[in-house]
Amino acid sequence: MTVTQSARSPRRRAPRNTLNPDRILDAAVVLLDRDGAEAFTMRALAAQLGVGTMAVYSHFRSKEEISDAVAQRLLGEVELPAVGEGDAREQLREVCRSVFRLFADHPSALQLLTTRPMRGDEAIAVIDRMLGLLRAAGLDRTDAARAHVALMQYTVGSALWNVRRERALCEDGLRERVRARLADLPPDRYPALTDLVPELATAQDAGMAQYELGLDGLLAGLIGPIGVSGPIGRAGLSDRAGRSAR
Amino acid sequence: MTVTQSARSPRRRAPRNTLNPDRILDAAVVLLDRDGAEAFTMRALAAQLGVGTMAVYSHFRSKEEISDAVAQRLLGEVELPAVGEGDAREQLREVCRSVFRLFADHPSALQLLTTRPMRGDEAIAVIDRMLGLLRAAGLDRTDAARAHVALMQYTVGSALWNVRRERALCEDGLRERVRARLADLPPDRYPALTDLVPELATAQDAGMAQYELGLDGLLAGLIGPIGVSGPIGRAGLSDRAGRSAR
DNA sequence: ACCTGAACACCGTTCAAGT
DNA sequence: ACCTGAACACCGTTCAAGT
Repeated sequence: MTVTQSARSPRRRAPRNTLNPDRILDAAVVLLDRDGAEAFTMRALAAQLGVGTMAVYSHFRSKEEISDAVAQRLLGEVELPAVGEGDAREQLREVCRSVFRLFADHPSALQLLTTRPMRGDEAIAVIDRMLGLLRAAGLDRTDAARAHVALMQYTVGSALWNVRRERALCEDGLRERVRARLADLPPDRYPALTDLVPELATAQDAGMAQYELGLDGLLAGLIGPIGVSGPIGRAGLSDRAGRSAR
Repeated sequence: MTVTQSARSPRRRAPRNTLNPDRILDAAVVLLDRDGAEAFTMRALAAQLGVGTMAVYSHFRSKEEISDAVAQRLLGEVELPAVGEGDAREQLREVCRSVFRLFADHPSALQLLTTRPMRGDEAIAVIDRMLGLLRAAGLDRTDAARAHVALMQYTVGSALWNVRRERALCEDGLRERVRARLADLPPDRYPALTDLVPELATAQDAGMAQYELGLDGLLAGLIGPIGVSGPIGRAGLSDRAGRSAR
């Protein structure tokens, strides 16, 4: 008599059609959010689904294809404000904050979105909205494109910074070791840094508030100071166009 | 008679002391710059050095330790301008550009530097210089710390964006596929994007020029418009402090 | 002390086979 | 059509052994 199911693997053969792309993506998001990108393994994914490792390959051709699908789903969750609600600048801030929030809620999205360029209709919708708002704020075609790229770069960088910092700090006593290291720095060699250690820590821990601070700075520099809108008040891109081109 | 050295592995036993930490780091940088982070493998590193895989472990405890050492070495290459040469704003731009250039020259540094928080004296020196320049530009302690974090976040994000894009585009005909995809977009659904496709491509390909554009915008927003320096002309952080705190 | 190969526990993926 | 385990070519690292 053969042992068909050993005591070490209590899972029986899964019935047909237990798996589908949506269920797989659900499990992938859970795995990524809970355990991080490095724990996102085909074997772990299958185990999470209560299924043999190779079952997933009936629905996706490769791990990369799953990653792309996860990224698209997460991008679809970015909330776009209703059209024509509030002024362009405020709506722009809202879209940027939504993108930042996406990364804060799903740290793995950053890895997925930065590894490959944005694909899929969801990304397209976000980009189109941002460009439209920049045009509405008074920027010409060239300046709008440049401002959009700058805003996306800052948003990605800020989110990445926060995620990495959070991940690193929840390691064993790293926070305390960094504190000790900074406290021991010679003030004569590093006068500015030693003077600003607590302020730096506060800024680094501010998360969304710090993001908004840089965002407001960037918007002020790119489309002009607050309260001044339209082409007249622009102290932004075009003033320095010649300088950058040179 | 035993075959001590098969034809398939022509490498003979390496003489003692052929290896040292510096030679290992040299090889690691070559490997990372030429073939990318995913090709940075202990086995590939050893092969590059003409040595058995485990020989490297006599000089570094783990792959992670090598990564940290590489990051420190690369950070040491960031050129800091001589003290008191030009005004604070211009020096600040120079430091930021140096950091950006480091990432452009050594794409793998981004992975290494973003994975773990900056360690080592080289990073400390860069941070101290930036903070000092922000103080010299007239920012108070809190604003200087916030501005520094915003600048670093933008710099990392911009560099990452460029590196990812470059890596992705050198894939098989991806550039052409993206172009086709954008050309086929319905203008009534995505009016702003379809109108700005060429401008977006130009901005994305601008590299350092695009970085400087956002950098100037950010600096203008954080420490005030060009030509206005000192506390009087500040249209920067403090004006919106109350707004962000709320 | 420094370098070696074999081996271990992983990984993504191919393949032939079950139902 | 959908799910399975065995197997392959990788990976970082441990270990006992050579010199």
